[in-house]
Amino acid sequence: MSAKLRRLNRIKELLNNRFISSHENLVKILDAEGIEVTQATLSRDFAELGVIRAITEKGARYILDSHESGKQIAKLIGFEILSVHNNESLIVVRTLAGRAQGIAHFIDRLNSSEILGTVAGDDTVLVIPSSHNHIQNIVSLVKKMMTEHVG
Amino acid sequence: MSAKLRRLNRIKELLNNRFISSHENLVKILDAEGIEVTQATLSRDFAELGVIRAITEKGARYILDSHESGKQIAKLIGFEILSVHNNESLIVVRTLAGRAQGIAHFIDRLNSSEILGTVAGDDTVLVIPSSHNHIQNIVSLVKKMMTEHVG
DNA sequence: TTTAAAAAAGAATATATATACAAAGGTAAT
DNA sequence: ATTACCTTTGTATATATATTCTTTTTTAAA
Repeated sequence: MSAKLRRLNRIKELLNNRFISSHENLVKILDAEGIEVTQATLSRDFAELGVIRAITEKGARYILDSHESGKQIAKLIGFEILSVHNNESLIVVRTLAGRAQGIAHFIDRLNSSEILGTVAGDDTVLVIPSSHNHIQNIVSLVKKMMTEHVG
Repeated sequence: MSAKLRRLNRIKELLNNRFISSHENLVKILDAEGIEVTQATLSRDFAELGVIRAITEKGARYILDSHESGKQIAKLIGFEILSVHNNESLIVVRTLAGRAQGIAHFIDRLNSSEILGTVAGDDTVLVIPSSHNHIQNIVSLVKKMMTEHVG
C-alpha cells in the first residue's frame, strides 16, 4: 500500500473517531503518529475524500460525508452500526463512512455456520446467509453484537 | 419581521437553490437584491443556520445542514452509468472506473424505501432491494436518474 | 420619550484554507 | 539505465473565514 493510501485511510479513521477542527490540528495528530504531511496536502486529501466542514457549538469540525447529515455524524461516538436490514436473500448492515471493512471483519470472526461470507464497501456490509432460512437469526445476531459493543 | 430574520430566510432559500461558493459570493448576490451585509455577518449567520461546506468538483459549496441538503450534494456528483441489469435478487450498475462510490452515494441519497443499501467497488455498484418485488422499480429509477443526469 | 441593557453589525485583522509553481518521486516503455 | 510522462508533495502565497473591538440599532422598562 502506498504512503498516500495509508495516510488517507488513517485520516478517515481519525475523522470518524476524533474532533478534527482544522487542517493544522490534523497535521499535528498525524505527525505524532509518524505521518509527516503539510497543511497543503491535507487540503488536497480532504477534497479527495469529500470531507465536509460542519460548524458546531465547539467550532468547526471536519467529517466524512455520508448518507447522514453532518450534524448527526458529528454526534456519533465510537464504532456504531446505523442499521441492520434484510430482504428475502441478504442482510445489509449500514455503518459510518469508512467503517464497513472493520465491521465485516468482525462479523466474519463470529464464525457462524449460518453466514457464508461478507462483502464490505465503504459504509455498507453485505452479509450472505448460507441459507435464506437463517436470515432472521443472522439479523438478531448482528443486532445483539451492535448493542453489546455500543453499549 | 426583523431585517435579520428576513435575511436569514433569504439566505436559506439561496443556499438551497443556488451554488454559493463563498461568503463574498453571497454578499454580492444579497447586495444585488438590496440586502446589504458584510462577510463578517454572513460568517455569523452561517454558524447560526448550521451551514456546512462541501468540497465539490466545482469548488466549495455552502449548503444547509438538513436532510434535504443531502439531495443537494448528490446533484453535484457528475457521473455516467454504463448499464443497469438485475437478476432475481440484485441490481448491478456498471459505471466508469472509479465512479462507483459516487454513484452508490447518489443512489443512497435517493433514500428509497425500496433500497436496503448499496455496495460499491471500483466500477460496479450492487444495489440491494428491500424486497425482490421492488427490483423492476429500482431498475427504472436508476435508469431514469441516469438519463436525467447524463443527458 | 428617555434610558439602560442587549443584540446586531461593521471595520480591521487574525486565523485558516486553497492553489500556482517548482521539485521530487514513481512508472512504463525502450 | 534512460527517457518521457504522470503523480504527489512542499513552499510560498493568494484567497477565504472567524473573531476582536467598536459602533449602531433594537428592545423593554420606567
